[in-house]
Amino acid sequence: MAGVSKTTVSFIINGKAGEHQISAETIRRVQAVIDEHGYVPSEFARGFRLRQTRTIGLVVGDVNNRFLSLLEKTIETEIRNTGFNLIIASTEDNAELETEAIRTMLSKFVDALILVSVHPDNMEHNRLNTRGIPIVYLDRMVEGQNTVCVTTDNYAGAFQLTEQFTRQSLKRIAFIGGLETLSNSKDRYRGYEDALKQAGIDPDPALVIHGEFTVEGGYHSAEQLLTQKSGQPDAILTASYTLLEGLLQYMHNHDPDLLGRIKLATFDDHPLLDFMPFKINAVLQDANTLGKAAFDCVMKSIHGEGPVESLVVPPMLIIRDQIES
Amino acid sequence: MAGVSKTTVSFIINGKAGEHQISAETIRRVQAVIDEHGYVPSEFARGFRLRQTRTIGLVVGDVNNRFLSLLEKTIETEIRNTGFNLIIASTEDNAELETEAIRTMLSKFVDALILVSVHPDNMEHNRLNTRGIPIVYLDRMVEGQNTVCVTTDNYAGAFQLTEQFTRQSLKRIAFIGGLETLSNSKDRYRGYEDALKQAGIDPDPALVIHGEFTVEGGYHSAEQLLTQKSGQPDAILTASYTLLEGLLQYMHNHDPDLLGRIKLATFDDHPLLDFMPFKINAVLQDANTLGKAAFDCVMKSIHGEGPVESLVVPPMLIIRDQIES
DNA sequence: TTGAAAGCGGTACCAC
DNA sequence: GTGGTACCGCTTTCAA
Repeated sequence: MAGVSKTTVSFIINGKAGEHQISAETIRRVQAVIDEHGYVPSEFARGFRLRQTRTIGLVVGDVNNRFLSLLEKTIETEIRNTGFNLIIASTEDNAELETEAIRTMLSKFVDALILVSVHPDNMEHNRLNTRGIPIVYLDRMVEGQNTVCVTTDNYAGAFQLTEQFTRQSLKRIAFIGGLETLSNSKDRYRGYEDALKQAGIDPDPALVIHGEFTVEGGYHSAEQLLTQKSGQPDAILTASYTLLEGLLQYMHNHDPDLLGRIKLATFDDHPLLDFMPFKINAVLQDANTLGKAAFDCVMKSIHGEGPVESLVVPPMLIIRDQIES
Repeated sequence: MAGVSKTTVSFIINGKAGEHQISAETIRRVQAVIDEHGYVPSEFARGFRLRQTRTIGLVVGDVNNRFLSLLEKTIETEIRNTGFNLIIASTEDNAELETEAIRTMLSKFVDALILVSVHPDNMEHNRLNTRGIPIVYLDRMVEGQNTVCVTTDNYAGAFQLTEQFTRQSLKRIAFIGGLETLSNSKDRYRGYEDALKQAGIDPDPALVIHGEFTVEGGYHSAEQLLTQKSGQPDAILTASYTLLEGLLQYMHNHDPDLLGRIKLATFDDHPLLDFMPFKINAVLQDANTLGKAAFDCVMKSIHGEGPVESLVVPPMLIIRDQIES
């Protein structure tokens, strides 16, 4: 560019012409050349120099899980509105896949990481060379110094759901949970357990099954639960919508009569539950609030606007099955 | 690194030590230093130099749409298995958001783009400076020279679904479609129309409503359709699961009696439909095949292994509502 | 067999 | 106000 330095051009492009008192004439000339060639600065080279990419990594078990996809959507929208982008990876709740996903994201210089992690603590993540990149844990609590976690109040949700059963004087209340090591699964189990105790019911280990947080997991757990000797439950609480779907499928395939007989309740809601012939209570996790909070934590961390605090979001109970009084 | 050049190190890291006949001793020394410092090459700097990021961009209307999230999952898994990453953006089927999303992805040097586009042709995309980056169109056909499209046979799916209605001698069969400009919506309408004609039924414009491919779109279309003077339909075909959900919600809120009376059928399936008190036929789009095909096209294009061909995948009819014979 | 040096496209510091 | 220049971390060509 005749007679104009790279620096000057750079100032103009970055809108810093004013600060550096660059002449209107120069600006005009530079602008003309820019327009003529349709020049767009390389976000990539810029990021390389500045070691930031305006990209956030989201690592999640399964994007087909409706709740997680709701989270993804919220986060993606927020992120996009601030000029960032989202890069995602599924882990199938597998520790190795998770580590692998985080590693490649780090190598691509994401500016921050949002993790729905399979780990109970952050030891594994500390081991990775995160270059000080902020990590926000979503949906599941992760132990460790200064970890930032955004989660639903899982204990309360499970407690309320179970309470609905006990108020109906149901006794044999079963629980189908996710992986036992995960904080959300654990907390939901505790809520269930305490609600039973409060109603004077002794938790029966035979009525509690843990497995993967997937439809298949629910199917297998249902099989285990419903084919055992000790008899069938009056009610079943599933710790996620995916588990419920698996349970329903199992009943549908093997013993459709059960569908009306055993009362059901679940974590996570689904619009179609409104139309089912049997009424299923649910606890709605506020994906919008959770996603936004995780996003806020990320932004605060990136811009060093501390303190960044963990957040527990209350769930919302959706009653479809009224208690007869 | 004492007495060893950057070049040599680079050769060793990239496994090209053999090609360059580097001494075992040197390799050992370099390796030792690498191990000691836990050095990991910067994928970012590498990409900068090579102008490729091993990242693919997916631009999609709404990741909460179950079918689209199924596609996303398949693509993400395939991509990850080949060492690539996925960066995603939602567009709400809005042309400006789509252009914006593509633009920022291009500026971040994605290696290829998979688009579920709102545009009927590729004019807008040609206008963008794509630097020769391959684009694969998914779910919706996009006109233009040498465009590569991976879609379901939408015409056939809608035809089959409508045929199920006409075989039951239903006459007033309504259609709730997506945006009229989109190829999939158009093709589904044509399938519906032709099935009616084949049965000797004159398509009634009053029974056809187009709107956004969303739950809200379905709700509004349902309102329009069901409150008009000319009387109610015997059956309704919705062009997507989201539209069906909106329709169900509307009926639920305003006229629950209709739920059993009007026969329903829909594009896209959902597991919970198995449990509904009213039987809904559906056409299942093979997200797995579609996603994999799109991925294959992308990889072929990136590696210049032509020819890359468009693909139309047959849908699968799921009959829940048997025809009485 | 190994090393030096240029360059990808920006940013930022410093001198004029 | 404007221009020169080093540098981010890697690849690649060429020279030694």
